[in-house]
Amino acid sequence: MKDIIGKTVNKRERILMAAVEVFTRRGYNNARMEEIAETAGIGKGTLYEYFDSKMQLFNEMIIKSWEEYSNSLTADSIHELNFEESIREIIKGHFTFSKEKKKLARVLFWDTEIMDEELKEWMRRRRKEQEKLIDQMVSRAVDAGEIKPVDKMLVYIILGGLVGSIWAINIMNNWEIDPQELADQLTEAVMDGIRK
Amino acid sequence: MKDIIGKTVNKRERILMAAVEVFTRRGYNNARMEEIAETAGIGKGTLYEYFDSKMQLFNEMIIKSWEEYSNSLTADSIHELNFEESIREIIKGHFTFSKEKKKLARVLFWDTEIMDEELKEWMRRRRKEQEKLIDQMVSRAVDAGEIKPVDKMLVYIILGGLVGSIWAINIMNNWEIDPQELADQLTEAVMDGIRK
Amino acid sequence: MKDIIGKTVNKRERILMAAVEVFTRRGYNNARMEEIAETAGIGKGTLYEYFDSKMQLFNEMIIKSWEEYSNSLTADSIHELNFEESIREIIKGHFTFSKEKKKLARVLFWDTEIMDEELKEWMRRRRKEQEKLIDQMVSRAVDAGEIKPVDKMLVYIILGGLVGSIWAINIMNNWEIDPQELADQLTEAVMDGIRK
Amino acid sequence: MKDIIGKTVNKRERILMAAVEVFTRRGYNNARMEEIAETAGIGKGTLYEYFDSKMQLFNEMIIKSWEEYSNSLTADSIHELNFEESIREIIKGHFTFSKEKKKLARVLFWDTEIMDEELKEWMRRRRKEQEKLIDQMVSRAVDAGEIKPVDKMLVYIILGGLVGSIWAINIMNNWEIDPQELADQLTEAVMDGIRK
DNA sequence: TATGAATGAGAATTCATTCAT
DNA sequence: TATGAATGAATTCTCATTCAT
Repeated sequence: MKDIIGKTVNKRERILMAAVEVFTRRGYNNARMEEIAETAGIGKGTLYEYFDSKMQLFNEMIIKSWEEYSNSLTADSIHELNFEESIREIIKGHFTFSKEKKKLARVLFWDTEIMDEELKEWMRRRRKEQEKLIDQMVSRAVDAGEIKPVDKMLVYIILGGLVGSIWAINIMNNWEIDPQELADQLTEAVMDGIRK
Repeated sequence: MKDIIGKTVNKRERILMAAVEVFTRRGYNNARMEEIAETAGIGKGTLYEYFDSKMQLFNEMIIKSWEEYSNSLTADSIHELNFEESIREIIKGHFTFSKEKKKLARVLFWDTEIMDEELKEWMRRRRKEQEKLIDQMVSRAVDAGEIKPVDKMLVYIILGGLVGSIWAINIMNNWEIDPQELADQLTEAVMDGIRK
Repeated sequence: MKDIIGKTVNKRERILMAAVEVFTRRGYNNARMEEIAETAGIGKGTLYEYFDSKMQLFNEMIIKSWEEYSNSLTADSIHELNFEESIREIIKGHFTFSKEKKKLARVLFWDTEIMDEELKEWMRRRRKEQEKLIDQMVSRAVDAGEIKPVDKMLVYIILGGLVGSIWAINIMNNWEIDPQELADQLTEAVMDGIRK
Repeated sequence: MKDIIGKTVNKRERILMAAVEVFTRRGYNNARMEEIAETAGIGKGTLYEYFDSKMQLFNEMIIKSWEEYSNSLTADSIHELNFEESIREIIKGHFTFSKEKKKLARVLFWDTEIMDEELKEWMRRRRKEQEKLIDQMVSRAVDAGEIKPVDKMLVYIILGGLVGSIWAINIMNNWEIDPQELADQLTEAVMDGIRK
């Protein structure tokens, strides 16, 4: 099986791509397995050769998508950057991902309702990892005298908040804005506050 | 009809309370009308004496809840406070609401997927109002020399982000924290930044 | 209780009038008890003080209406008329009734489906009576040398047929025609045939 | 798929046959989709693979049945027959159809109440066609000097009436009679009248 | 391995009927 | 006697899943 650019794409992959498309367009409950099959260009029954159930397909779709998102953030470069630059990169990366995959971001970050326990547990672990990463960033920055000895959780809230907010505004306002510019402004505000 | 604490509660109110309970526990699609009826302690058919459809019940539940939330924020006092104090109150108010009504907050702020067009429009108007409120706050604060002449949108993103973030963390971590303390710390960070 | 022209109308009567109105407008299955109650200007529960069930109300409505119809036909005068004049009167009477109470006629003559066994039996007896009446008319006419010694059933078919046909055409075509004229033409056709 | 006599019958056809059976036994409103499915020997959901809704199934059933009926009448032979012979054929054909498919005839000719607008329109067109056919028959017969220059509508009423009457009597009396004999007698009565 | 026709559990909604007031 | 709020049985339709080919 070949896709358009000639790269071999196996059927499992094709189904997952279709799942992203349909789940994000319709939401979990309104997505029909038949539409996913059609989108993947295969028969309805074939889905069940690769995935046990709608739920399992959703889970795997989320995991795959998270990994894509995650990869876009933890570019090794981050480890070589100082705190301010790291924050700027994180904001920019998140914004770019959210912009490209608006609806996926929604499902990924907020559709926790329909996740089953297994997937929720998986998500919790991923978030813990993120938290630890930020924790290390903050510690290093405090030690390096870059920032005030601030509670790691505080930074996590602020960063996480920005991240969610950006997505929400993206969705709501269909906002056109330059990722670089936004990242710059937000980073400055976070670093220096808004008090005159 | 009396509820536990002896206050008279009419049936429409009782159904709305049950709807909050069930919709937030299960999400719109997995909520069954029968469970809402049972929760309200009434028969299935009685629901339809008070609400035309599942969708309409959901809409009214959202609107009622938003109004409760909204009232908890726009305490008149806000208008007499300076910018820093206002931010502190908003964060505290939101956090308190989110803590008490965790799941409701989720539905309220993020479950836009299942809302019908009428409700979406209603929500958009409410958010515009919020935006205008913050806009005024920022303008006054800039004029008063309290803060840098910063883009109103930036403040909206930061505040909105914090608000979302707080909720998310609340949900995920089942976090125990004092609203006042959190509000203080976040306000300080927002005002003065985190740079040493 | 008084109706418009000041005649006392008891509640039972009022309900039956409302039943005619609603059953003929909606058909048995689409008629709601509530609408009948509203039309009668009484409460829903009150219906059940006077009639045991929807079915029973329908039955009584049919019986009452049939009697009205029946009275409009068996005017004593008929017994004093000769055969040709009788036929003319029957056709005219039926046409007039059908014209005034189009939809009731439909229910009365053709909605046998929803009748329960008791009512069907009642209708069968009424039709037998009609049949007997015609039988007598034919016998007398044959004896009097007015018509050929024709099978009574044949006349019954022809007359019954005309009766149904008139109603159907009334319904379908919303036909405007003078009862007297139609009766004259049909009677002539029946009596003398259409052969040149 | 084979039916009892070994003829291949596709499932759509089987469902339509079951629909005739159940709709005519119970009437539209009392027919349950589940019973139709059981009668067709298939699962409830399968109905909806072939028909969109109960209403659509009913419509198609009516149309199919009318076409069967129609075919039984407009045998090409009719066009070669004179007026008297044509009438005889029409009466005989209708009687035979009504005898075989009593209840279907009822639904077909009289259950207009539950038809939706689309189907009603379809029926109106079919009836117009019939009317035109009779119109032509009468015109030709008048021109040929076979019958008096009688109003076409009159013949339509008489023929249509007989047709309805035959069905009604069929239903009510469970009459056993020979189609040929009945057709002969009625034709004679129509042609020559019953006056001595 | 791939398919899609067949299935039936499940959910929203309606409305005749009951019954407390 | 009159009422209408409350009820739940009954019915249509959807769609994830199965399985014969």
